[in-house]
Amino acid sequence: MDTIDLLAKLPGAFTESGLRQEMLTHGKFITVDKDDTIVREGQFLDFLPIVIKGEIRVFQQKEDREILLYYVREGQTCMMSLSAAYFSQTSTSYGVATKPSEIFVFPTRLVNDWQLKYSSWNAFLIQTFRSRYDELLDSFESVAFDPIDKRILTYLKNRSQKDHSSKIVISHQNLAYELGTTRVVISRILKSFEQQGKVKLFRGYIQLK
Amino acid sequence: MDTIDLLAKLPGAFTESGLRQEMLTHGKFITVDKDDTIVREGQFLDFLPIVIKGEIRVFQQKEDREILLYYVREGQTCMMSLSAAYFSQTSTSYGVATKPSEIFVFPTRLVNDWQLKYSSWNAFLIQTFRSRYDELLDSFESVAFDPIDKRILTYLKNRSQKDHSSKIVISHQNLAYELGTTRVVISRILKSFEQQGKVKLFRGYIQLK
DNA sequence: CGAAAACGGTATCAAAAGTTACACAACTCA
DNA sequence: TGAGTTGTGTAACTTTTGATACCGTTTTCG
Repeated sequence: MDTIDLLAKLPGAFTESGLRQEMLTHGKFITVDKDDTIVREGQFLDFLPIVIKGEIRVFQQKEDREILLYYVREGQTCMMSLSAAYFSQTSTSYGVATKPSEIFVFPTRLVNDWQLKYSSWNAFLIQTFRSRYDELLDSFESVAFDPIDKRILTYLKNRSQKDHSSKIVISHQNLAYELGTTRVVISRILKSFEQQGKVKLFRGYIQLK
Repeated sequence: MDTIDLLAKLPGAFTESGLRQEMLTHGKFITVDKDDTIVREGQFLDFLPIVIKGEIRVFQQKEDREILLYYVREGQTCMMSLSAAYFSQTSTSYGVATKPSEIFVFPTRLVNDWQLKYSSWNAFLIQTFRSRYDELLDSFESVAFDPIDKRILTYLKNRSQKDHSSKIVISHQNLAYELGTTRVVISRILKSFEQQGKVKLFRGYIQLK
């Protein structure tokens, strides 16, 4: 891939051409396979990733369970990596590709340089932090105040909207992981949704109606 | 209060003297009473606050309920104000003083200037965002995975530690609000804690043992 | 092909948490 | 002082959710 192609792929938020130029100069373009681990807990971060294509699932691993933090999608960077790198700390979370992905990585020392040179970089950072916070706040409210059936429906609708498809490809088990509950509960509620005509169930996916 | 006193009160994180000097030059020092509203939803932010003394409770108001986001304490700034101001958006949350407080405010346009001039300012921002995120993540995990009795105990212990006192001044009703449940549930569990000898209950406060 | 793994349906039971209702004590303030 | 407000205790009940167990089907992969 040549420079022109790559430039075209960088998020539009980077309005300053000097910044885009520096990214190209100092950055490295890598590709990863589905299920590849990009970052693991305890790892020292000497690079900052921006996802060009694909998706990275960022989560924490506790004793028995897994906490999903967010997905890093096209044009986004990983907030956890960013702050860990900024303070020279090791990562407290994992990042795993959910599909074959293309990632742009560059040395973290540049973060500080760019903050002092490019407003659009700062805007990107603040935007990143704020929108992750808002996302988490949504999840928090949902977990704290909504009954599970509503949470499931909300999840399905969100996925449907995001994927531009009423076919949501996920197993009951994985849906249970996403929502922090168990498979049996999910199956039970989905079944009742089906009886109410809200969805149609298939092996491996759910059709939203 | 003269310049020297004020300087001494600024958070140590601002290592650059130029920054401290600018803060003093452009900032304004205000005092508020308990229960004064500093920021309300829909308000356009033209200033950024840093709390010097006291505490601001930041929350969102939904139809029926209230969501506590965080408390802004000494040396801290309000993440929500910061990002709202940065993008010239109105506030989505409220900020109310929980006690008489002293706040340092300065024009938000400076945020952008300082980002481009002072590393310690950038570090302060990233630290602010990251620690609020971590806090919220803790709450999320707690709500998602811990039974209420454990959450109550955790709350009491945290408060006790923070206030340097085993006497936690809060009504059962307000504790219920904090934890997103109802008064009856709180009373029930506290009573069982008392029978287990973990606490002693009084009107208006709880003694942790 | 055949075994193992992944997927989903369903029943039963148990536990956790919310709901409603009522009583009384303590505090506050006109 | 006395009426209204706030704070707390407690019983009885319902609802929601989780836990366990067992089943059959589909898919995967050596």
